[in-house]
Amino acid sequence: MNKTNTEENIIQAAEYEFIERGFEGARMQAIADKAGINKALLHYYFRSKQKLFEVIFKNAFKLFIPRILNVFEREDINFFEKIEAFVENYLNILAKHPHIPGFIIHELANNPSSIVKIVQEIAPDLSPIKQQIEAEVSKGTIRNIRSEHLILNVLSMSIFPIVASPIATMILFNGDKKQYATLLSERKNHVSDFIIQSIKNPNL
Amino acid sequence: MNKTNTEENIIQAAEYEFIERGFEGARMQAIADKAGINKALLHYYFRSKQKLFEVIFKNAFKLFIPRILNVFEREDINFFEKIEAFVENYLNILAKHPHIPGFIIHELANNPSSIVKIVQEIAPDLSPIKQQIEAEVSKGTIRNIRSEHLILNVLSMSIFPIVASPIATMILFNGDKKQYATLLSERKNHVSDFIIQSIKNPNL
DNA sequence: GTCTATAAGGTGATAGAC
DNA sequence: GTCTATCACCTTATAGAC
Repeated sequence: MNKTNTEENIIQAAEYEFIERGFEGARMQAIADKAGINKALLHYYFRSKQKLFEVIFKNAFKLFIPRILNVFEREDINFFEKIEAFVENYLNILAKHPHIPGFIIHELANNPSSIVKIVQEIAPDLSPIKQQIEAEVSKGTIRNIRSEHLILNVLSMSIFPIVASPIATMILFNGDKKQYATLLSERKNHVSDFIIQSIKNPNL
Repeated sequence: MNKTNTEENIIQAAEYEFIERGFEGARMQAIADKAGINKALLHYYFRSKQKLFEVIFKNAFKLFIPRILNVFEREDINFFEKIEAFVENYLNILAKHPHIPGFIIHELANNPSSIVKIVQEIAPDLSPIKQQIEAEVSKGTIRNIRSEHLILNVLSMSIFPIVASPIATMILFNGDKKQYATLLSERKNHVSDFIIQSIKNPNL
């Protein structure tokens, strides 16, 4: 097998293992097995568990941080439509990678400097969005709200139900996963509706 | 030292270690050190890492699941006031134990049956609250909304900013923890305002 | 590039003395 | 109840042959 193929196999296997079990829970042996190779080759390619982990984390973080800015730079739709587009798009991404947010959050919980560095490199600049929110407040299309709260509310309602799906499923539906899946699919419309209802200027 | 004291020391040390590092990351040696004893005594008291973990998890989960029902059973305040009271109370609890939600979520991610059992035992019954929301919709005090979405929205906006505080701090404030702490304190009022603005019937 | 074999150090857990 | 000493196993990582 050529280099590129093996490397790709390792990355896919490591992605699964790290995201599913976290850095501490992941086993190099398990990654090697899943990639169809042995541990020695793993170290030949990535030298250490830590190095391999950082590659995976970086990939995952890129997915977690969506190209939010893109949607908000469009000029053909208004602010409310931007929110709708963002939420629907983001929930679709999260539905495809439901374990990534929890992975990122958990690995970042103790702020290991190795990872913080990665985050700082990739983290997007939200100031254009902040300015846009403030502009809408000034225009009067939305009521007075601090931009950081609005951003946090959107992200909370989008991400949390996926991160906490095991508990939420148990508490809301006594463990019925099908019902919870239905609820999640409804949220593509619900979340943006809920937000817009809250922020729109009632006098318009 | 008498039994009760040592046991309490162990539990406190284990709480810190497990909640900070998770089951996989926690070390029995570290717990023993923190409790001022040795590993052997740890096993004398709790027989295994797993057993000790389950004690800690149970304690933590009891805190994570607040006595929501209490607030919603009060008859001296209206529905909106109940939401305000709940959010403020819950955010205060979370502020005192900021690492617990992430701990619960992470440990539950792979649904180990040992823990799922604990959750099922303690999990509260939300049906009274669901009914109350539906009643408010019928009365017309709030617009039509599925109760599960409303509950999820409240919990999301309360818990997520704390669970994801490391990333949120970096993205929103370039890592300035003080600014983020201020934002969090504002949320005791903001979250309930945001929700009430969204659900209140505009025709009243 | 890929393998087998093995090193080096940690980890949960127990035996047995006090 | 509490300790020291130790076991048995597992984990990451490397050496060296092919």
